[in-house]
Amino acid sequence: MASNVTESHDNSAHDPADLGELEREIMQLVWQHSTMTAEEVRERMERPLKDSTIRTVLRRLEEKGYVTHTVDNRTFHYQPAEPRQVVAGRAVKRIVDWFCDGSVEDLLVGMVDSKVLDRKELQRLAERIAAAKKGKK
Amino acid sequence: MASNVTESHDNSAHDPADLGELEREIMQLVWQHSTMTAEEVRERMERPLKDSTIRTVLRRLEEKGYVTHTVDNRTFHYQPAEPRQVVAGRAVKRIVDWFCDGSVEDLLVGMVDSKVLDRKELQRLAERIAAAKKGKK
DNA sequence: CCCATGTGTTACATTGGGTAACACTATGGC
DNA sequence: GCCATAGTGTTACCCAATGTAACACATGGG
Repeated sequence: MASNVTESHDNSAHDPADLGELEREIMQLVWQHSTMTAEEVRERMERPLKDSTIRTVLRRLEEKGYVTHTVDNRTFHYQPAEPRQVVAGRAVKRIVDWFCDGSVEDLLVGMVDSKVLDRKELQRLAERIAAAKKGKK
Repeated sequence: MASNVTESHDNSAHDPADLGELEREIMQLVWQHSTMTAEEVRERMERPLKDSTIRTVLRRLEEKGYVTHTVDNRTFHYQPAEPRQVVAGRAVKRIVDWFCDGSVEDLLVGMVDSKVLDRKELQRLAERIAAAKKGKK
């Protein structure tokens, strides 16, 4: 079973815009499976990639603070440093800051305008979320 | 007064992640002022940049489909191809697709979790937006 | 003792974006 | 008519981030 814990690096400004295509694909896998070794990742890739490639990317992801790893019997097991939704949330915040002067309202309106989100659905979701959280509060 | 209209290029997959620092800064200005010449943009930049730099960036922004230009008396007047909120909306959609399996709900929950958005505020905004749009419908 | 498996290190080619020089053209003033 | 100005078109260069990988080193099982 797992033992050592990652010496979590600097880690600071996560930024999904930091992620390239391959890096994103790999993050998807890690998020999906909660924990993965380089080999496991490689096996699930459609494209045939050398393991050194996968390992390099995983290492970079760790440097960027997206994943963490534990060592089990000489083997690295990587796991997400944060849930996807949280990373997504921050990513959106950046967008809001850049393109909507920080106004989430502007963003939501934009999402409705660009058909990303239906206003009725927004209404429903908002209620659901508010309700769910209230119970927890 | 303005005359010719831009021979709007290919234009297809806008993607705010396409924008670098400078490109974004310039887009901000164009969005703020609705229409600007390269010179006008240059004047408002904090950093001192050569006009050829500004013009290069504006050209690239046009290639990417972010702006359009009209020619008035030999001078190019650039204007946003789309409102900021719409661009932001699409940007968010990409994030949702990448990090939330396309579930906007997951995203909103993530935003609440990562303190980007307060659930009560979400509720309020949803109502406001639904109301506003209903009138228009 | 040697192989298989896994890691550490280093490298290299692309690409995107920031930054700019230079050459060319029309236009108003003299 | 000629020139200086204000604009544009073209081309280039540098750098950082990414994708991709080779190669060398370590170690536990047979």
